[in-house]
Amino acid sequence: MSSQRKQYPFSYFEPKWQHRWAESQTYRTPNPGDDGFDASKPKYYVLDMFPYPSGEGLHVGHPEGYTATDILARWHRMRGYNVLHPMGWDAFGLPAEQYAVKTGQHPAATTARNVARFKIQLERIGFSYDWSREVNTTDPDYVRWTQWIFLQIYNAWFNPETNRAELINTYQGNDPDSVRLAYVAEMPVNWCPALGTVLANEEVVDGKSEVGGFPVERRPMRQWMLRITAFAERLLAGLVPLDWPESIKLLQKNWIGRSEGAFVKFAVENSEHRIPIEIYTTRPDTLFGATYMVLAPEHPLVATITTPEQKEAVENYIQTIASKSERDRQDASHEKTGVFTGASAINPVNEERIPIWIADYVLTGYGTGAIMAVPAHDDRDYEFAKKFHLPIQEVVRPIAPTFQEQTSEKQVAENTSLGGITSEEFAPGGIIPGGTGVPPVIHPIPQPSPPSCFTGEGIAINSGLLTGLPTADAKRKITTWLEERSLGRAAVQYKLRDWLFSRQRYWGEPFPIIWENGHHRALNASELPVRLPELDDFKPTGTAEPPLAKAKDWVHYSDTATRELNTMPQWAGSCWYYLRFCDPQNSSQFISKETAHYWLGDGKRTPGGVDLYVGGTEHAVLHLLYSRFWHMVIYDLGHLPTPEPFQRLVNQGIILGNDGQKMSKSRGNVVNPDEVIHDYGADAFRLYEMFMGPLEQMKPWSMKGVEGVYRFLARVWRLVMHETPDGEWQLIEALADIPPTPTQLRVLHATIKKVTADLGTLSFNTAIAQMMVCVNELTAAEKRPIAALRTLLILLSPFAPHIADELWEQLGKKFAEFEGHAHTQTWPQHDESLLIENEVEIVLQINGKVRGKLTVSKNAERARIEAAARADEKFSAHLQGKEILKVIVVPGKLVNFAVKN
RNA sequence: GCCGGCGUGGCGGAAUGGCAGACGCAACGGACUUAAAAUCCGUAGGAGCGAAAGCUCCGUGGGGGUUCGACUCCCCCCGCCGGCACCA
Repeated sequence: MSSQRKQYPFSYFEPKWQHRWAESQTYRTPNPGDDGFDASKPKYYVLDMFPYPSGEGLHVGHPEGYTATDILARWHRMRGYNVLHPMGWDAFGLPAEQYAVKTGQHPAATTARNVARFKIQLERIGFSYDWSREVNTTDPDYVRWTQWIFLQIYNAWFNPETNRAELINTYQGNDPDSVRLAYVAEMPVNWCPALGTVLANEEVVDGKSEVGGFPVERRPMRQWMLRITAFAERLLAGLVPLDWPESIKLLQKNWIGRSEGAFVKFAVENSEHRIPIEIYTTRPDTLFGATYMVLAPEHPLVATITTPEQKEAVENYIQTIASKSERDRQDASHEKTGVFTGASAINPVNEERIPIWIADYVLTGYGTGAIMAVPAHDDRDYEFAKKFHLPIQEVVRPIAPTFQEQTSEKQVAENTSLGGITSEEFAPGGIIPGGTGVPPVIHPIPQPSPPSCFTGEGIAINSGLLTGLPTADAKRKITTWLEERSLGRAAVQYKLRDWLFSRQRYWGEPFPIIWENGHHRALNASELPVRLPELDDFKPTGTAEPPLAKAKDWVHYSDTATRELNTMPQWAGSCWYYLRFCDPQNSSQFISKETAHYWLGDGKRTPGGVDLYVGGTEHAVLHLLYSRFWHMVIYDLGHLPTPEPFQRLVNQGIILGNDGQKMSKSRGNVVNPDEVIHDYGADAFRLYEMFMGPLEQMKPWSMKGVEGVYRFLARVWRLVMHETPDGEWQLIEALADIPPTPTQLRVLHATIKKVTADLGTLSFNTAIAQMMVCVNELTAAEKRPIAALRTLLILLSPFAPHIADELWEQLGKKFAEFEGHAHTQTWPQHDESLLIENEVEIVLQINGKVRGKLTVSKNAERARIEAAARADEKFSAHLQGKEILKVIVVPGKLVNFAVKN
């Protein structure tokens, strides 16, 4: 292809326009108060997820979302909006540091090189970014504010009474460090010996490091944590009014993992004294079915309660668990393991003695690290009970028999035998009524194993005071009962954990924190930014000491104080970059009140500040959740006008290789944008990215497809230009300042209508298809009405801005209608009256099958349409001898005769 | 295992419950050309009948249902992709 003659001179005019746009600062967006700012226009903030500038350069996946947002940015400018459309670099990160370890090259140097390359690549695509707002997370002027925001978090606490972050000095307790939103804790972390660093949970995949695939082990370490869990409820509730895909909201919701239940105290029966063990359950209604208890192996009371006889077995078990990798432990498919501690607990609702086990299926980090086991109504407990022959006590019956139970005699029989309880036992009798002291029926081992356990909701049975109550009522009643006796209380739990915020790395933001006499202390804002020290060796220390420990002078803050050695994770910089874009050069604030208020809005109409945020699903949970959390804290502290960062979110789909496989170097199916642009031009590249299919869908790349849209653009070019024998491009003779034909007008206005509507729904592929229809129509015409071409070029301009501006300029040489540029024109509006056809073709159906067609006047009435259908000879032949049951007439569409066969 | 998403020609994909396959790719036929490429015009879901105009049947992963009418709505099943993975 590259050797082939070009169908239109894109390699001449695309760079030409890119230079012109850059020189005239066409896409610079003034802020409120700046010269050229028009306060009367509405604002539109359209944002891309900024890239990590890797050494690989751009691949065709990046520009997919970028092209979509660029089209929308350009479209909104043409519709009279002030558009904020910036780009920057998420430039801290592990790859640059690993490269530095290998080559000794400073990460700042490689990062700068990669950024330069990425920028050139983006510029070649003709994106309309306001480059005067470019930010780089590694820039000290940016780091200053990342550190400043960290200090806001550090100097804040979550006040449960106001349900918001407040300054730490409003805290009345005597140990403020215990409630700060940034705190230090000894945490079991993912220590990766090969990388010499800890990793966040999300950086560990299948027990190995996401980067490099090295083994990861658990090890306790002193870490900075951010108290994101305090905001769990608001992070959950805040999702509701956001215009995000429901699937993404669900992912976040599940990640936060809210559950309602109760804490319940069980007393341990011990020769010495009674120690209460607190458990968490979401099903307090099944308390009467608790036949044993399980503690996590790491539970602090394990050593205390274990009997001398069981000591050895318990210790061996704990040893085995400790030596297991996190991966093996987390693997839910492995068989349940555990040992008996020898101790027993008393079930508070029925005074029943139940054994206490330890098992690794109970996790330390959730709830209280201890559970009551109800094998009849919990899959895990059921599996465990079967394996260790523990009793199973049914306490909930399904309300309605299932379909299978209704139809299968066998199932009914089996169900009745479940727990050996018949329907008569619903009435008090064999079961403990509340407080009567009658012992519960716990079946001895061995017993016939129930066929399965029932985890749904139903009616309580065998449950004393709860018997006969539906699950929801039973939960309420037993919780009240427990609360009255101080045996338990209602509680809400979340799966969400606090955010492990420190990394033992070089290439990240240093903490603005020093240590003095064993206490941490914040630096003053005036001391920011804390810059990274120079190092000539970036290798991990090999111990848990971060690389910054090597910079002895830097570490020494004063004779009594040393600097924090950890750095922040990569998420830190990307948590707030969308804010800095509003006011990137502000040296006294991270964002001014005025710019924040303008670009983010007042938070009243919509909670989110950014109007549209486009990026990959891989950030569905962490980046978006962390950003929301930071935003919330800064908002609470009064620095931001909106409670949420991103109002509308769209995920672009992954672009696969030609072979339908994920693009990767090893498969050799990676497409380089530079080559595509060299061969077909930036406009064709942009157009193909959008024409492939729906933005959100995964789809394979096809060079043939690129050629298709390239040919389309060449057809547009030839609507206006032709090549002379000596290779010059000239305006064609057929251009004429004449009114378009009615058909042309109809197609043109249908195109205005469809392109406009499709841009609103981000259906770029169908918008382009409609423009193709329009071009096909105009190509067929002998005379080319310039009014039609004018509109077409305006519509095309957001998609293919170079060719639109070039043809506009060419036409402007001859026709006065082409003033200025295509991209500065006002977006056209369609005229609905031009779309209406006087004659419409309607379909004649029999029982829904097409049996004929008929052309009628557009406003023909039902009766006339039906009569016309009956009068149609060919069609009515099909009706011969049939009994007509019903006639459906949809005016302008069809007539359907329902007949009896 | 649980939760989401998706299954439409040879391919990418279109279709407020109303003519399935818009638009593009690949293919085929024609025009232009010494020839090819490019371009332009045209054909085209599959099977069958017909000399032809045309006609019939089958078709949106599979099976049922609702409806005059289902790619579209409901139920069950299968396959692929993504997320979570013992969260009590």
